[in-house]
Amino acid sequence: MFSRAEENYLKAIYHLEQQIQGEVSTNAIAERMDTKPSSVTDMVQKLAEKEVLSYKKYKGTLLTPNGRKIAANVIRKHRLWEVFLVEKLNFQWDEVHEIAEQLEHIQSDELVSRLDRFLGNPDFDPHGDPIPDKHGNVKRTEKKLLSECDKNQRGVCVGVKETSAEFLQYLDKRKISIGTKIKVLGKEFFDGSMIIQVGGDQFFVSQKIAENLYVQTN
Amino acid sequence: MFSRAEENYLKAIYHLEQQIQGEVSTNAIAERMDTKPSSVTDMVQKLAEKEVLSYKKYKGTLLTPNGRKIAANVIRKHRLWEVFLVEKLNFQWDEVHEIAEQLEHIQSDELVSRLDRFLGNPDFDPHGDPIPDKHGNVKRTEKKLLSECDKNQRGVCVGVKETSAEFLQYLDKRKISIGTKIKVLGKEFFDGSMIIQVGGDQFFVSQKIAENLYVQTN
DNA sequence: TTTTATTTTTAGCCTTGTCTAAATATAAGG
DNA sequence: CCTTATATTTAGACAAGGCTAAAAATAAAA
Repeated sequence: MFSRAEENYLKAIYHLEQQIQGEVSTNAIAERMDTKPSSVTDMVQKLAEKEVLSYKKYKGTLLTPNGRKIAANVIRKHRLWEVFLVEKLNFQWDEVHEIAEQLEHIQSDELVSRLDRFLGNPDFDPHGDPIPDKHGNVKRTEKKLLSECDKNQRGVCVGVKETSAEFLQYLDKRKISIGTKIKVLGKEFFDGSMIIQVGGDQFFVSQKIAENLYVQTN
Repeated sequence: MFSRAEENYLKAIYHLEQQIQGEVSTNAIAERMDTKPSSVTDMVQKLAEKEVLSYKKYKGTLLTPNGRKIAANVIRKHRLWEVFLVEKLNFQWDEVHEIAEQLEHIQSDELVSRLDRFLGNPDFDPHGDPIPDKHGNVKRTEKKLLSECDKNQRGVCVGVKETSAEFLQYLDKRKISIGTKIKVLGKEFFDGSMIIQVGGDQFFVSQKIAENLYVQTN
C-alpha cells in the first residue's frame, strides 16, 4: 500500500516524465510539489527502496513499470471523479481539481470500477485529458489546440485551456462540449481566425477562441 | 481545520455520548477507536485546547456545542456517501461502511451540498440512521425494532440490523426497503411472530425477521 | 583547468499521532 | 479505613513527512 504522500510523488513524477521526456530532476519534483528539494530526496530514496522508481544520486529518477502503473491508477481515479463532479453534480470544469485531488486517494478498486460504469466508461475527463484504463494504459492520442489544426482537418473537442465562466458560456451557446466533432473549413492567416463546422452549423471563431480549445485529431 | 484523526475522535466521542448518555471515559474511546488509552489522553487534551470538548483529568469528556457540530458534519458526510454508494453505485448495504469511512473526510462544503441535492436530500442512510442537516441537527426520532412495536402501530422502515444477502433478498421479495410504510396488524406472543401490512399486501413475519428490521414510529 | 554557480544530498530538528512502561488517581472489597 | 484492583495520565520513544543549514557533486564560466 502507498500513502497519500507517496501517491502524490508518483503522480507528479509521472506527469514530469511525460513533459520532460526523460529523467526527472529533484528540483523539478520539488517545484511541482511545492516542497523543498531535501524532502524530495528523502522520499525518492524511499520510493526507490519500494521499487516503484529507479534513482541514481545526482542523476534524477524514472518510474519503473510498476510505479507508472500506480501513478496512472491515481490519475485514473482523479479524472473519473472529475467527470462525476461535472456531469453529475454540475460543477464547472474549473472548480473540480481541488476536490478530485482529495478523492483520487480513496482506496477501493470496487468503487472505481462501479464509478466508471456509473459514468458510462468515459474516455476523457472534463478538461479533455484521457482517462487511463484499469491497467494504467492511456489512449495516447495527442490533443492539440484548434488553432494548430489545418484546413479540412477534423477533430473532437476534448477540453479547454482557459476555463473562465465567459469562455465556457460561449462554448455552451455554440453547443460545443466534450465529444463535439469539429471540422476546420477555413483559416485566415492574417488574424488566425477560422471558420469551423459544428454539427449542422458553421461559424467563425477568433484566434483567441481557437487557442483555448483542445481537439483530438485522428 | 481538523485533521482526519481529530475528526475520527470527535465522531467516536459523539457516538459514545449518545450511547452512554453522559461523560465519555478515556477507555471507552480507546476501545471504540482501537487505540491505547494513553493515545486518547493525548488527543483529548489537544482537542480540549481547541475547545471542541471539555475535559477534566480522570473524569472523562463531553463535546462542546462546537465539537458536536463538527462531529455531526462528519457523520452527515458519511451517511450521504453511503446513500450515494447504495443508491447510485448499487453497492449492498453492508459493503459501504469502509469506503464511506474514507469519503467522510473529503473537505468541501460545496461538494456536500451538491451531493445532498443530487441524492434528493435524503433523511436516512441505507442503514436507517438519520442524516444530520448542514447545521448538525438530527431528526431525533428513535428508531426501534419492528419486534418492539405494538399491535396497530404504524412505522416506516428505516434500516436493518442484520445485513446478510439472504435477509436483504427476503426484504426485496417482500418489497420492503427504506421508506416502506409498515403497520402491525397482529402479534403472536407465543413465538414473537407478527402479521404486518405493507402497501396492499399483508403477510406473516417470524420473530427473527421482526428483530432485524428497524422502523421509525411517530 | 580553475573558479564560481547551481543542484543535490546529508545531518539534525520539528510535528503529528501512535506506542510501551511506569507512575498516579480513583474505585472496590474486606 | 486500608489495601488491592482498575482506570488514567505521564514520560520517553518511534515512524512519517516535512524543514533549515551546511556539505558535497555537478555544471558553467573564466
